[in-house]
Amino acid sequence: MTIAEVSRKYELTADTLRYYERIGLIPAVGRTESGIRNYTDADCQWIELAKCMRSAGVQIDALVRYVALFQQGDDTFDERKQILVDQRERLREHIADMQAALDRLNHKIARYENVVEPVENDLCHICEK
Amino acid sequence: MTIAEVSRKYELTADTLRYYERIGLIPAVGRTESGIRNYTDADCQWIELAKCMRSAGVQIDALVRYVALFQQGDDTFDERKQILVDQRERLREHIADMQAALDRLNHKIARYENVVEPVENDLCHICEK
DNA sequence: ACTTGACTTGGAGCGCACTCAAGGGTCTAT
DNA sequence: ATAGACCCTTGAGTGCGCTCCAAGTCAAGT
Repeated sequence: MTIAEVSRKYELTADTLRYYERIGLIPAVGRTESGIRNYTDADCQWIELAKCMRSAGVQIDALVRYVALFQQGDDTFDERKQILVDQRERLREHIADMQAALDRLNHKIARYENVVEPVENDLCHICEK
Repeated sequence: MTIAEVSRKYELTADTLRYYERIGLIPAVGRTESGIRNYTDADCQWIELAKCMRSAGVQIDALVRYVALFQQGDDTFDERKQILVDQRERLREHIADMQAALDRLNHKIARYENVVEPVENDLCHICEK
């Protein structure tokens, strides 16, 4: 696949795809004789993984390390696993933060809909809290 | 409260607090006669809200608009509510993205622990997928 | 052969959300 | 009244994650 095809497939610009490759977020992509990128299915898998992780806010840095270790071979197994476990923890914390914000938004929106009775000592007159 | 006290309380630097005020993420804070910021409880509520929303990735832009409308008074009620509803939707989508990434991480980690049997047609040899 | 359009590299530029620095004023204790 | 810790403003700098540009190469159609 050409870069344009991959770009359409994953809705990432060609610039972004080249950028991801340059910084090592995905392994180097093979080329045709004339030097043009020729994405394999395996390359696409990496891109999909990168896209999924990036859209969830996983640190690029961690993914870059993961990819580098992966290419180094089997004796990086433990280290790779640790990266995944660490990032999972980060992700869980972040989801918790978002859930807290979501709860708060729901609370505020409920007020705007007059669903919730004002509570004593509640400073939020449809406002800060 | 002084800016240093608020800074400690919410673990935001004084620079960040001044920045938030400058861009309108929180309303202007009152000053002493000599011009030093004197945070009230209401100011702190706004800071807490800002911190909570920011940690969840809610757009600063949206919060700035919300604060501005809030200060304009009651006839901005509908518009304010709409901002909250829009941001809630964004947040929900983002949580879904993160959940997808979390599931995928769990899947990969399970592989690293040899808990999951390799499946046919599954390209991921503890790798991309 | 020539145009058109997609591809290449290297490097510069951009928007966001801070973060820091300079140069100065204020407050409290000794 | 002077040190030292804190505060102020303005404006510049930083790091991230792209995003764009220039200058050139390559491939396919007419």
